[in-house]
Amino acid sequence: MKHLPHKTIERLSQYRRALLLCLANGKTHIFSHELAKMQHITAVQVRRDLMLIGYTGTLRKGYNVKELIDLIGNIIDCEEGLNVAVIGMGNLGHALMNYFKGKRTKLSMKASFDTNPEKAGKSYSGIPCYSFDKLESKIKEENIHIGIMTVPADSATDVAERLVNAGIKGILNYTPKSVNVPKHVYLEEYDMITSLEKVAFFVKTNGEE
Amino acid sequence: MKHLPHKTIERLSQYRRALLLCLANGKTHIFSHELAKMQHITAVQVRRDLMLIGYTGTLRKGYNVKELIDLIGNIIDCEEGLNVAVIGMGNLGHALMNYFKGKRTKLSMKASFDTNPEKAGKSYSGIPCYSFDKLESKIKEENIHIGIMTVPADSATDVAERLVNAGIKGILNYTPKSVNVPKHVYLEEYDMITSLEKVAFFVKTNGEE
DNA sequence: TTTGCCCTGTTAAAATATTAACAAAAAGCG
DNA sequence: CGCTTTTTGTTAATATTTTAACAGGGCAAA
Repeated sequence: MKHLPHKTIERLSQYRRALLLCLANGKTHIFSHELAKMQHITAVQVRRDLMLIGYTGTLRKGYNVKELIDLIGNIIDCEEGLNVAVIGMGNLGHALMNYFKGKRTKLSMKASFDTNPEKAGKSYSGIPCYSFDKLESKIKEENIHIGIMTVPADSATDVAERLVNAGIKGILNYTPKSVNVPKHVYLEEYDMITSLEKVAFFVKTNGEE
Repeated sequence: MKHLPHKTIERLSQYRRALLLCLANGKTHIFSHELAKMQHITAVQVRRDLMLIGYTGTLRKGYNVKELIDLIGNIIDCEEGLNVAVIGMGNLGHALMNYFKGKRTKLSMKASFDTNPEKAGKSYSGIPCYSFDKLESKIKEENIHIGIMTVPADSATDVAERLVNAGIKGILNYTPKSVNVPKHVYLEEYDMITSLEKVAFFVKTNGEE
């Protein structure tokens, strides 16, 4: 396997989540069209994605749920695990902390950071929150690979730079401000306002046509 | 103009945000490469997007900031405005409320909903929060077009169905559970866990190659 | 004026992503 | 057994998105 498309990676993550649900329900096998229906995609796309990762199901019974979960894990998880921190413990930071709590085994939340001295020093969802002063030192100390930015837009550029300098490997930026990182740092950005405006646009045009 | 690509719409929203900043800084004209650098894209892409919406800049001075803002507004905004509600006032719901507060003129937040009786009845960021009982009635009463779902995954299916039945036109689903809606309702889904796992994957593979 | 540079707008090509099409294999059934 | 149904795996076709290529216009400096 050489080069998985971005979109396939995203779907693999979602397949796994769906499969884990199936497993919990005692389902041992699943067909491509079942998996497809749980997402918003076609059976062909499921089969194609699985082809790309080299998994092959049994012809009449579909895919083995357990096996597939493990294989997807091999593909997208990092064997040694990766450590994550949330920078900015506003509402969004909290939300992410909660979502995250004890879900993944291969990604572990290690720290959070906030400028507010009332927050720094406390723990949220069992994860310690540090002051911004400690950003660089804790990232190195705790060997944090991925930073999730949920700070105000004003400080986005600054925080990104500090993360990069501290040796972070990946950034997930939820700030509406786009940041620049060197090539060896993977950057993913998502902007809620843009999504909302997109929905608005298509609501508008749906009504027109 | 016939059929703008999804990606172009997203970028238009971001161009506008960048342009508004420029305007606030007193900048009257901007080059495609400047606008490009603010996002993570190339100047060609900017020019192509603007070509698609039929805007044409002045040759040596670039694009007129004010004009472009207005034109983008004409494209993506709905003249009469659209009303929005947040369903589920957990941390994520709050975060969205705050982000949103007084930003857009053509999208107005009208209501929020929560099952928790302590939350229902209060106001957040100046927007009233209603109990889930009122979901259908308030959506009709306040003429709400777009619903942002920030409820727990368990109730996603149910909430989506109720929104659709109440006559909503667009849904932005932040639940990790994918929902089904009829074709006349525009659906946009975003899953934070998937994004995080995607970052993890590319951090892993960056290290490998 | 003329040369060179730096823009834009647009068409063409390349890269990505999705959808269609279909052979082949297993199972059930008459 | 042969026929039908169902489902996979894969290749081919289509659609979408990005990137490259380049003509042409205006400004500035020589």
